[in-house]
Amino acid sequence: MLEKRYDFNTREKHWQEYWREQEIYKFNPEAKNRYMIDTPPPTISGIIHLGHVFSYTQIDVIARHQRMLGKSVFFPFGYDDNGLPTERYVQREKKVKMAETSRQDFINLCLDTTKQMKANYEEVFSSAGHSADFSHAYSSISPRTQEISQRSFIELYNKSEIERRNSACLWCPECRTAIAQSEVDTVEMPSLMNYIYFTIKETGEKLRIATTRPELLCACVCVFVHPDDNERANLVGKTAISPYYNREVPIIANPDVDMEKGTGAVMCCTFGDEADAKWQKEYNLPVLEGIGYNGRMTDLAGEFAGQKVREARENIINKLKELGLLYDQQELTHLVATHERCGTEVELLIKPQWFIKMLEHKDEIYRAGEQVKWNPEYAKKRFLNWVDGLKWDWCISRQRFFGVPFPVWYCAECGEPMLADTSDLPVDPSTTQPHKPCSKCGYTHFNPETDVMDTWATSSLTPQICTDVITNKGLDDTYIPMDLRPNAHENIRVWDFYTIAKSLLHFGKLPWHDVMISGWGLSATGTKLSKSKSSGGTPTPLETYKKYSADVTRYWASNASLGKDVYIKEEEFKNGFKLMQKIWNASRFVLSFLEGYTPHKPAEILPMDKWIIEEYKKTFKAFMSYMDRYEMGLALNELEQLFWNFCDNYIEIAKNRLYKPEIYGEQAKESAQYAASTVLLGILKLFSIYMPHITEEIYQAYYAEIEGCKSIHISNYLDLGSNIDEQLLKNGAEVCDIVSQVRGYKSQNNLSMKDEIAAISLAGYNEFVRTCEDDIKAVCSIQTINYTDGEKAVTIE
RNA sequence: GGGAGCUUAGCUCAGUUGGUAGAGCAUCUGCCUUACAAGCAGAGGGUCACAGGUUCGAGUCCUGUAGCUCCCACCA
Repeated sequence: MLEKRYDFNTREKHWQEYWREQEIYKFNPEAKNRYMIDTPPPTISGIIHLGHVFSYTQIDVIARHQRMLGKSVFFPFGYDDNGLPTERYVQREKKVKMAETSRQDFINLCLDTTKQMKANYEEVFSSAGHSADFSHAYSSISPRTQEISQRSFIELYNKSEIERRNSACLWCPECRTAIAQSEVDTVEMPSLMNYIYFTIKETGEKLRIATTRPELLCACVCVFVHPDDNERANLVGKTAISPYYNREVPIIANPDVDMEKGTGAVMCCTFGDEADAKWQKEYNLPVLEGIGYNGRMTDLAGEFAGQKVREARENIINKLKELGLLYDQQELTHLVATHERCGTEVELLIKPQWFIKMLEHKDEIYRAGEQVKWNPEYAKKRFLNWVDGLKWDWCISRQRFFGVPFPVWYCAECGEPMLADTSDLPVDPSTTQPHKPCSKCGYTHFNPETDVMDTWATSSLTPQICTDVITNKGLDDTYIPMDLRPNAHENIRVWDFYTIAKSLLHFGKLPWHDVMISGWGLSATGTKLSKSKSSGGTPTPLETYKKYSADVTRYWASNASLGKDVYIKEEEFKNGFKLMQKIWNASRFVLSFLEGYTPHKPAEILPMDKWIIEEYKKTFKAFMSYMDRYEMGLALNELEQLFWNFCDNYIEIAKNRLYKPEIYGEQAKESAQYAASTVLLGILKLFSIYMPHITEEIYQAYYAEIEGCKSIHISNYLDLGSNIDEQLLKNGAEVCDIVSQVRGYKSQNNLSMKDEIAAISLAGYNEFVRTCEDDIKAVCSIQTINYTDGEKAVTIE
């Protein structure tokens, strides 16, 4: 019934088309038993690599599992195609600079580019046999998404959860935009601690100060000393004169100062670090902007104006040395905050920005994090740890072009913000004007907010964005909490965090019950794969589909412990390939004895047939319990164990009865047909969530018609009950052990497995073994078996 | 400095409530056996990082130590 060879290249394509045509994975919103997945929308910023296939396959395995449990699975697909990663990709690929392009041209270029790339993304995922609904793929830049995102903004603004503040924010000079805490990476870098002299104006004494950022001397606004500092407390109230710039700044007492650090006196610049930002507020210090938005020194820096920060630092160090104002230097490495997208050192700059209040909701978010069921469980601790360390409200404005615009104008007269009517959404304030006059001063001319929103301000609404396909209600909580949010570990503090936060702010409930954290697929040497750079030697997904098949690629991806990174090693693919061949051969063999056979429970089932069915039940139970924890790799291991047991022990035993009913009887054959076809069906169904193509191929060759089902993937698992007969398992294992000992004897004596053995004697075995005498004799080519009492032993005579 | 994870066979890793160590790969030996030589059968190989503790019994629970990895804080 099955061909000798399985031609996966053409057959995988065939089934993918079949599933599409037959709408096998169609979600039914009316279904009583639903399973809702909040699929991560991949960022459109390069080429999909095996790392993506790794984590998305794990999601697909869960979706398929839920479907096999009889649920209607909502498995949407989306593209995160707005925001910085996309802009950076377009700038790089199209060789344009955003700053030198008109807003509209740049947006159009982004839209065109992402459109082309989405086709590639869909091809890679659907060729892997992903059961997501690509026909309803959402996009984070689509008008509908913009509408939802803008509505979210307006609602939260009206609830006073959003405000615009002119305060220090994290700034990337390379991307020239504000960024959020979650977008910051810390990187170890070498640096210099510079010990320099300030002068006390009143006494002419020198005051020693240590700094790693001497270029910010031009923005120094005060010097702090600790109030309990015996040596320096007397300086409080006096005036310090900064070196080189000779700016006079007050000396202020500040209990935050650590007397052990540096020299014990701190210069406060606006802003060298977060402490400076905090102190500027607390002591109401002036703000001196030493660094511009482009990352270059401002006029305040005098002769260093226009230089990049690092350049200026070097130059002023030389200048201070020249003037004898620098008395010591010390090399050190410290961790520097950088922008995760470009690696540029982050600055703190002041600019009006929009913030969503996070700090005052820390407790609620923390509690929500405790309620979510994280898999693996330790992901929860990472989440809570992040919430604990939260220091910034969520800055959601970006000084960029390609994103969701703020639905906001400012009165040209008084500056009062004016929000769009929700009935007008989505709006682009750059091209439209409000319908009403300013509520404060009555003026009717407005300036648009030209910033766009942080892409996470929109992505944090994916539970609403993706369910909108069903509800058409936009920002709505009908299906919230959803069942599952799957994503990789780097997103715990980002996407998971923001989604939980927004769901609480809007609806006061969790966005989903469960989170599943996957690891990363890393190159063979352990480096992270990149969308923008090719990782030398690492095959692409389309290459592994072609060489090993999509099923084998999926096998590699799903054969991992949850949350753990794995390396891309060719060996793993070879193992999967062997498994695929084995499934094919074993099925081909079993099916060859089922021609014309209609499954029915025979009057009598032989002992070893009962045994393999019991083995199946045991594995099924263990499999389900692993899947409950999303441990698909461990579930797969259990399944593989059963499958090899089925092949090596059961089929070897059953094949004699199948081949030779004239010797062993028709009943014995029927019993084997029943057990073999049943267990194989059960096994195929379990494998189907990992290897959807080959299992479909085999299912369609025999079982589909019998079960009256269009596809194995909507056929439900074969549940034969959960009461396990342990004694039966033990008895069957004993028979296998006897067979194994006889095989061992033949191996050690250089005999072929088919060589006959005249007689063996079995000592100390129970009645069960006798009932399997025919099977044992046949599989080992034994003529006579003698039974004796005494200690358990197998003796070849 | 705070949090988390890891350390088990030569390699990659399983080991769910504590009961004499498992798989795959690699190595070695044998076998064309009417599904499969991209196969089959068998063998060797581990004081479960270290030190204590609880227990009749610890890879598993507790404490501590060391090494590796990740996240956070540390820019005076």
